Parts: sequence; C-alpha cells; structure tokens
Amino acid sequence: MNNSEPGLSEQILRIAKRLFINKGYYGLAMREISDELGVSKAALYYHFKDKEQLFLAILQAHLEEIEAGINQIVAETGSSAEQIRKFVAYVLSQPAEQRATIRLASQEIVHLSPTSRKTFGKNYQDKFVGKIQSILRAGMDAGEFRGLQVEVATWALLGMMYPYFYPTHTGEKPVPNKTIQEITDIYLKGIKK
Amino acid sequence: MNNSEPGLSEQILRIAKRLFINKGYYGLAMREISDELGVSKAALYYHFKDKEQLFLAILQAHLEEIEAGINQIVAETGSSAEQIRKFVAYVLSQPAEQRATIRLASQEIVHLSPTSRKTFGKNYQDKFVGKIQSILRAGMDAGEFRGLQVEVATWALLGMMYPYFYPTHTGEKPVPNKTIQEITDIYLKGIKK
DNA sequence: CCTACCGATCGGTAGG
DNA sequence: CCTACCGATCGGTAGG
Repeated sequence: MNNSEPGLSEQILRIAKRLFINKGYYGLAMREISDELGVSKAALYYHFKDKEQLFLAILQAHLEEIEAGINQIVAETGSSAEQIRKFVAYVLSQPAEQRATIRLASQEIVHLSPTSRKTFGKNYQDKFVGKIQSILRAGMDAGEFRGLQVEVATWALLGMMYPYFYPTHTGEKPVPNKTIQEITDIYLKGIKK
Repeated sequence: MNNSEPGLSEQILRIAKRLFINKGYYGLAMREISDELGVSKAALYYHFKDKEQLFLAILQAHLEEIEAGINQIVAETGSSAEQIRKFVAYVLSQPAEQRATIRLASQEIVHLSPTSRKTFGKNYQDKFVGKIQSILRAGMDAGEFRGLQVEVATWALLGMMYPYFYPTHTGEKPVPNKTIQEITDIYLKGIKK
C-alpha cells in the first residue's frame, strides 16, 4: 500500500532545516523540532541516529539540488561567461531559505565530528566549488577570461554572493533582478580579458 | 603606583577571542576560558557581567581597530580606487585571527539579545560598512566608478574578502600578496568606468 | 568598608 | 514511535 502522507522523515527535515537556519547548530535543541511537529523527542531519534546526522542529511540534500542545477546549466549553456551568469541567477533566485542553507553549511561544519566534516567537505568541493572552478578554468583556457588563479577567481565569485545567504541581509524577500545583474556585471567585467 | 602586569581583563579578552573564533558562541563554555587562564570561572564574572557582554567587548574592540585603520587610509590616500586598494590590503594583511574576528561578528550576532544585536549592528554599520559605502559613493560621484547601487557594490567588495575570514580557508598562513592583488584587480576592474 | 577573587553549588537543559 | 528518565555539562551566583 502506498503511503500518501508526507512521511515524518521529510517533515523533520523540512522543519529542522528552517530552525537550523535561524538558530544555528548548537542554538537549536532537538526538543524544539519535536515540539513543532507535535511528536516526542525520541521520535526524531527513530528516524535519525543523532543531531549530527539529521543536520548532515539537510545539507546533503541541498548540495545535490545545487549540483543538479549547475549540471543543467553547464549542459545547456554555451560560453563560460554565460554559464557564470546563469549560475549566479540560479542561486540568487532561490527563496531565502534555500540561499541561507549554503551559508549554514560553510558556517557550521566546524561543529561536526572530524569524520563528518571531512566527508561533507569532499562533497562540498565535488558537487559545488569544483564545478565552478571547472567553468572558470575552461573560460581561462578558451581565452575568454584573464589568467587568474582559478581558486581566487572561484572564491571571489562565491564571496560576492555570500551576503545574500544571510537572512538578515535581504530578509525573506527575493534578491532583485537588478541586484543580480549588477553583481554578475561587476564579476564578469572584472575577470574578462 | 602603576600596574605593569597585563591585567586579567585584557588576558580574558585575548584568550576568549581565540576560543570564540575556533568554537563559536555556543560552542565555547566559560569554563574553558577560565581553565586556560588558570583562574576560576567566577573571576570572569567579576570582569564581565555575563557571556554576552564578554563577547560584545571582543567585537567592539575589533571594530574600533578597523575603524581607525579605515580612517587613516581615507585621510592619507587620494583616489577612491587607491583607497579601496589600501583597504583590501589592510584587512587581508592582518593575521588570521584578526581576519576571523570579522566573520565571527557577522556570524554570531544572531545569538545575542535583541538589544545587543541592535546596538552592535549600528556600530558595525557606522564604523565599518558605512565607511566603505562612503568611499564607493565618493568614487561614483567623482565619475571614477560606474553608477551602481552603492550597497550592492559595498557588499560585493566585503563578500569577496569573506572567504579569507575563514580559518579553514587559508589556515593560519597570511594571504599571499598575489592573491590580494588579484582580488583587488577583479573588483576595481569590475566597478571602474 | 574596598578590590579581586575562590570553592562550591544553584536551577535548567543538553543529547541520548 | 512514547513515557520516563540518565550522565554531563551549561551559564551564572551564593557566602566569605
């Protein structure tokens, strides 16, 4: 028999994601999640081994979403500059909570166990940062961009988007198109030959 | 009689700063600070009302240091582009711990009481973000930079430096001069007319 | 009475 | 999945 209900695991992930974003890893008690869901705290531990694994599941799901987005852009789009433009638009057009999840990851991984940190760090590099590096490297090889240190160029781009990953910065409102365009213009103008 | 000893208050601030950077606001127990200093935990509460006030004192001191640095640059330097160049060099040439303090502030203020958050937020704007805004606005008015949204241009600059505020990113090593130069080049090329 | 603390313990809460 | 709990540790404060 198919279960048409949302499934508690998914509900936990959804609520916990919102709460982790607003309160941080240590700032959120497991109790708050169960209370909002109207279940016991022990119920959370039935679906997730511990707090760390719940947190990682949230980050992992988000990482795979982003990876899919980037892969699609790279597959569909022509020039490296156009790929960068699409990438920035894609990320900054996400709802505030999705944007905040990227910040959550880079901000709170220090609080995880060395093993989890290493595993997630590798995924973060493979599915996200590395993809951007590849786009930039291709653009440099093609003579589209200047010959910069690829890592420096990568982090310059990610850094420019970072302020919009803070809920306090934009509130719950979407990033205006004009802002997205100006950010992209500054960056591309800055790295183009 | 002058007291030539360092003074416990200053020692607390120094140690706590390093620990807050590595463990975050909730991740650091007051006990850990007192243990490293070889004093009792109660001694901390003699010098600082509570954990929040200790944390704020650290951020406040750092903010005033940065403000002084920016003020000096603005006073000494000619063109807006040159001021930006000096500002980036000044911030990224700081030791890793100093760089990490800026990240600490923007990352952990959410965990403070609304009153503290508001007060510090105003100072952060007045002594740091607002100063950069002024430089960029002056550069735009003088026709040195393109006509961009000043806030967008400000956060693009701060964002580009942000990755170097993470200890994990550069380790304890200083930011290489070549990297500082490339970051500045990308940004200035991007906003110049 | 003051300063600069200490040893011990308070009420609550964390993850499990 | 729940009720009923645990070991430990948290920030903060008592008297002296």
